[in-house]
Amino acid sequence: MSEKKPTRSELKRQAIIDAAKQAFQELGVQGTSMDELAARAQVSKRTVYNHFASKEALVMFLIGELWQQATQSSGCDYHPGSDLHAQLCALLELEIKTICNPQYIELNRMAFDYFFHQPEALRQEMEKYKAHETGVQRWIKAAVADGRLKPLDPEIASGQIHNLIKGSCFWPQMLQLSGPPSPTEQVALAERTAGIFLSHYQA
Amino acid sequence: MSEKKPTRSELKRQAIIDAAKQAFQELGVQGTSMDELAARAQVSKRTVYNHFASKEALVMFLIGELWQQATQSSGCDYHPGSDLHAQLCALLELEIKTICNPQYIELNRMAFDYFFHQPEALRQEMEKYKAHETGVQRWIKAAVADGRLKPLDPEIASGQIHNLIKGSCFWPQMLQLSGPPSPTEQVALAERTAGIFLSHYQA
DNA sequence: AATAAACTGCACTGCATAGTTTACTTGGTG
DNA sequence: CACCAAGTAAACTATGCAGTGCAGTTTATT
Repeated sequence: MSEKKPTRSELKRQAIIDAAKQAFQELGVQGTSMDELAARAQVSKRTVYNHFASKEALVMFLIGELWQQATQSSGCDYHPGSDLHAQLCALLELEIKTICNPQYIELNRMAFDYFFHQPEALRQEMEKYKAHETGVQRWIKAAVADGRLKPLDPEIASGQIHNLIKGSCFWPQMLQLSGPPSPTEQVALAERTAGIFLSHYQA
Repeated sequence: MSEKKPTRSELKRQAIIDAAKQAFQELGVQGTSMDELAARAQVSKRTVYNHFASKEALVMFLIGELWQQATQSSGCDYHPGSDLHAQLCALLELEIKTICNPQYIELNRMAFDYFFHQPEALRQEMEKYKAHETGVQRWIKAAVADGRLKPLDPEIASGQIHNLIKGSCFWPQMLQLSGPPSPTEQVALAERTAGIFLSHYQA
């Protein structure tokens, strides 16, 4: 019902986008020529340029998609009645699962690659992003307000949690030093992160 | 006395190395042409190639220097008598100071840049490096053996510490999202890292 | 001064890539 | 069916870079 007719043009466009994601992730942005890209998309190079004015425009489009997708992740809300540890674990497992989605890693690698030598542009993008790193933060604030965590700086505290998680499963994947952790490992990571956090901050 | 006569050749070589460090860090490895490099070193391009067989050889040489330098950092030893928190803080401050050395960051950025699309080569280099991430680890093992920390997996525990530290002051610098933290901030980071760690693990 | 080793400048090869032009084909809609 | 927006292939421009060859110059050593 909702999906009626992808135009021929739209099909081509999507093919370009898919091929770009795949190629950029596999060979890097620099390492992928527009000829290679067109070949992968099974599309004439001219068609690529009909859809995207330049390689840079393509990259920026993909990165835009990434941010958008990344910022619509929902978290669980704080629940006054139930066990803190269990709640936090559930929340962290969600965040970990998001991070471990191969798509997420691949696009982040691409963005990373692109922005590594453009710190100014990166900083600007991060501004937009900043508003939304708040899943864990909201939970922490709520728990503090409820008197079940010691008074703390929510920015720092949620930063600590994110550092613990990212150090274990984001950066290693980013550098392709390891693949995504198994569900078991994901749970273990959530458990020990919640553990160390609550040891310090629980009221 | 110890330094007598740097040959003309050695002077040139050093100029090349210095220029390479600077240029690679400023423009990226890819972004630096051998012509640009030679110009910066005030040396003929031919001379560059007389000292280094290829661009890649130059990069690998610089990275080798980096690992070497990074792995000769010493830590403080565990001291049975004195306060755990104070000891750990001192140790962490040292690590933080090492990480915040601009030279260290710059070379890491270069290595990063180079290895980002060579995960296999990176894994190999990491093998060598692995043996030496042990400053904190040794301390933890000693403290556990002394019965002043709960039983724990030293690998995981030291990993947690490093993740907390790196997340705050390594990665942001790596991405040039922030400059090196002030000494005050460095101390604060060491304090709160030691704090959260000991809350969980102190016997 | 003679000699060898290192440095220099510069032209040149070879290759890869971003982006454009052109002349031609195709597929869907009225 | 006739039309046209969109796609296509391939050649083409323009640029940039790694690495080489070579003829001549500088430096240090004997």
